[in-house]
Amino acid sequence: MSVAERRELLFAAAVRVLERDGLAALSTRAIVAEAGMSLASFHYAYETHEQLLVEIIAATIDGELSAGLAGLGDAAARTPREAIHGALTSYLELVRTDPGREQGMFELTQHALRRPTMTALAADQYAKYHAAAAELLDHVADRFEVTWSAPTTDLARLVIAMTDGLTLAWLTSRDDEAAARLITLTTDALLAHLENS
Amino acid sequence: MSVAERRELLFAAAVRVLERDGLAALSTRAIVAEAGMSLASFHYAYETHEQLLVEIIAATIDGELSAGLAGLGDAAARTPREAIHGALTSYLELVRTDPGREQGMFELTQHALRRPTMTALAADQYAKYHAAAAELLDHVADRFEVTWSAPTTDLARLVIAMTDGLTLAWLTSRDDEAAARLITLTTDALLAHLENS
DNA sequence: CCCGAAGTGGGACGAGTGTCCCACTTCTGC
DNA sequence: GCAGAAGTGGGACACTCGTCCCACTTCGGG
Repeated sequence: MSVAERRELLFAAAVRVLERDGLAALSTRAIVAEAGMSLASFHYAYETHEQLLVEIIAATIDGELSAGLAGLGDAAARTPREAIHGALTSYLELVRTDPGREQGMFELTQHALRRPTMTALAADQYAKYHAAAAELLDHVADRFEVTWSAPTTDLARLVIAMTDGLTLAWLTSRDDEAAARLITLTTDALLAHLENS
Repeated sequence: MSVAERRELLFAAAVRVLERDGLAALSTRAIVAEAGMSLASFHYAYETHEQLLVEIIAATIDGELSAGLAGLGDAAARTPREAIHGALTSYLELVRTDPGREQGMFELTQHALRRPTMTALAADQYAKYHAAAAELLDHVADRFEVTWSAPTTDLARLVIAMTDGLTLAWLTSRDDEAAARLITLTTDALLAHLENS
């Protein structure tokens, strides 16, 4: 088994443990147990436990939220309202499907914010979130031939703040209806800054 | 020294450690070191380490966000916009003043969400947040003789989601100007649901 | 064939964790 | 004044943690 393959297996196992049991339970031993390896094999693939954490943070930035938001957002939408409402709803569905995933993201962010060596990672993470959201907004404007009356970089921050708040609200209450109403309110807030061009 | 007094000292010490070093560093030894006590004294006052955590979560619900939001919100505001914008700004100021506090709240919430015995606490925490925000909104409506065109319980969830998102955004970027613009966008979103009565 | 390098596993080390026990001091009530 | 309770501190227990070392197997090239 090559080192690269071993890293991949450990990485996948670590993500599973993180989503299932949380960051506090993401010990080296838990990871190798999940991957079915011996303890020493870990340090053969990764120099350090923290190195794996860094890699997880950096990697999950790319696929995670951008896929969740942009994925179903533009499929069959006929109006900007449908597009935005659909994107937020599909994101909520992603949270509902496996809450541990988003919870793990939060834990990773909190963890990174506490260690000086990793705070830059958290900043990068959110910068990419904002970029992905801005891209989605620009895409909506292009598709429906409308323009945003506020900078999309600012509106993107609003979107990310709302998805974070929405996630936290749902995780703590598990109230689907309230989350749906929150999505509608958020859609209203965004559409208020949309004008025909 | 009475047991009650000792509990109070340990409680205060634990909060300081939590805000300064994070939940991961909030060990029994760190707490008693901060309080200048011996290790055994802890278990004389608290039966268990987790019991202290529960108490911290339950207690910080009351004073924390309600004070931050309602505190300066209605002081010298002459319009609903000023009231809401001022309340959100004063909340951001609270986050900026000591970020560790809000970060600790997030960590406690995440922690509580992961253990089945404490998830109810997290739910309570956010229920009270929502209640406090709804109260603030009702207060604004009363004071300026206006009415909200959406249920304040729903709008309250929007407020809490936005404060959470705002906090996370500022913690990860430390961008004061972007946070200010985010507050303005949030204020717009709320005022859109305000009508003269 | 066989030697050396790469890969792999078990075990151990030192540090840190929550909890507990047992001496010791301090103070109250009779 | 003194017995007994309450309060207090040091040390130890059992455990988990990340990391590392050292035998052991596996395998490819001379």
